[in-house]
Amino acid sequence: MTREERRRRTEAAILLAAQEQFAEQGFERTTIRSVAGQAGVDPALVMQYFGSKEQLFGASARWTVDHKMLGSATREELPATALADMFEGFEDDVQRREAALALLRNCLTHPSAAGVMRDDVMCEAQAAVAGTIGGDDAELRAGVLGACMIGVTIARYLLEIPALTGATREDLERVLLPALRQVVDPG
Amino acid sequence: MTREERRRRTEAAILLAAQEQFAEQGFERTTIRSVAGQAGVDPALVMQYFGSKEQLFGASARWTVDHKMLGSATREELPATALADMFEGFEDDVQRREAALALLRNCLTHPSAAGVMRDDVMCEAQAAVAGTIGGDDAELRAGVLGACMIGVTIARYLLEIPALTGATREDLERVLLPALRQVVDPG
DNA sequence: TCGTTGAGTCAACACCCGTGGAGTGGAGAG
DNA sequence: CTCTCCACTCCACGGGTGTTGACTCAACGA
Repeated sequence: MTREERRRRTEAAILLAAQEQFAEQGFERTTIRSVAGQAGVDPALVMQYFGSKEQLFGASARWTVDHKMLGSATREELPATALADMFEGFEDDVQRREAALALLRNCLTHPSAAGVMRDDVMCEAQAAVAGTIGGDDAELRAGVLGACMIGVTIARYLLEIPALTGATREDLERVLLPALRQVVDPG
Repeated sequence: MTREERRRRTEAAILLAAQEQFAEQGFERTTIRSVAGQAGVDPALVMQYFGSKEQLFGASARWTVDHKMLGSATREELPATALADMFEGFEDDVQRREAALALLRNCLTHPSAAGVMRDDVMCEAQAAVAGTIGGDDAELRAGVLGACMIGVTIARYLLEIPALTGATREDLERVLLPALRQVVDPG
C-alpha cells in the first residue's frame, strides 16, 4: 500500500469516526481525543489533517450536502419521493445515515450546522420544490413540506418516539402521504 | 422588601437568565458564569440555589412542562387547537417562549431535554391526543401530528427559515390545517 | 545505499469551566 | 444596641479541552 493511499485511508477513517460521534453525541460532547481514539490515531493528527475541530465538523457537514441526492419529481410524486428520500438517507446507507444524523443532531445548537441546514437543505432544495409546486403559496408550501419531513425525521430517528419508530414504512406512507398531498396540492 | 422576597426574586432572575441563554445558545455554550453575570449575581450563588448546572437546566425544563397547557379539543378541533397552542406558546408570552425554546433547542443534544421531550411532551400529550383520535392508527396519527408540529415550530422559531418566518398565522393555518385534518381524520 | 520527505507520535501549554469552602455584611430577632 | 443568621461574594482548585511544536521512523527517489 502506497503512502498516499494510506494517508487518504486514515483521513477517511478520522472523518467517519467524527461523523459517528457528531451524530450520536453532538458537537460539544465529542472530543478530538475520542475521535482520534476511535480512528486509532493520535489527536494531533486530526488537527494536522483538518485544522481545527470546527473545520472537522465543517468537513462532516459538507460531506452530507455533497452526498444528498434529491430525486426530481412531479408535483404528484413529490410527497412519495420526499418520504422515499428520507428512508433511503436514514436507513439504507450507513455512512449517509451517520452524516445526515450528524448534521440534523447539531442543527439547533451549532451555528454552522444551522447555516447549512437553513441555506443548503431548506432554502436551496425548497426553491426547486417550490418551482414544481407552483402557485402563489409555492415557497410556503415547500417550506411546510420540508418542515414536516424534518419533524418526522427528528421524531423517528433522533428522539425515537415509540409511535414513530414502531411504524413500518407502509404505516408512515399510509398516514403521512395524504397529508403531504394536501400541502402540495390544495385543490 | 423582606429578605425572603428578595431571595425568591433573585432566584427567579437567575432562572430567567438561564432560560434565555439555554434558549439562544444551547446548554453547552451557556456557562454558569454568564448566567450569573446576566442576573447580576455571583456564579457561586447559582450553584448554591440550583445545585449544579444540570439541575439548573432541569429546573428550566420543568418550568416549561409545568406551564404548558394544552387545550382540550374534539377530533375536528384538534389541528386548529394545536396550531393555536404553538402560536400562544412561542409568540404571545415572553417567558413561556424562552422556556419552550430552551427545551426545544436542546432536545437533540442534551439527554435530559430529550427525555422530557420524548416522555412528557410527545408520549404523554400524545396519549391524550390518540384517545380523541381513536381508531387503529390512533397512536401513530397522534405521533405524526406532534412530529409535524415540532417540525414547523423548529423551522419557524429555531432555524428561522424565511418561507416560514415570513408567513402570517393565517397563511400557516390555510396551508397547514387541511393537511393536519388529513392526519387526524383520514376519512 | 543514503539523504529526504512526510505520516504519525509525544508531551506539554494555555485556557476555561464547574464546583467547593471560607469569608462578609446587612437585615431581622431579642 | 447586640447577637445571630443567611443571602451573597471571593478566591482558588482540579479536571478536561483544543491546540502546538519538537520529535520519530518508515517509505520514497536518486
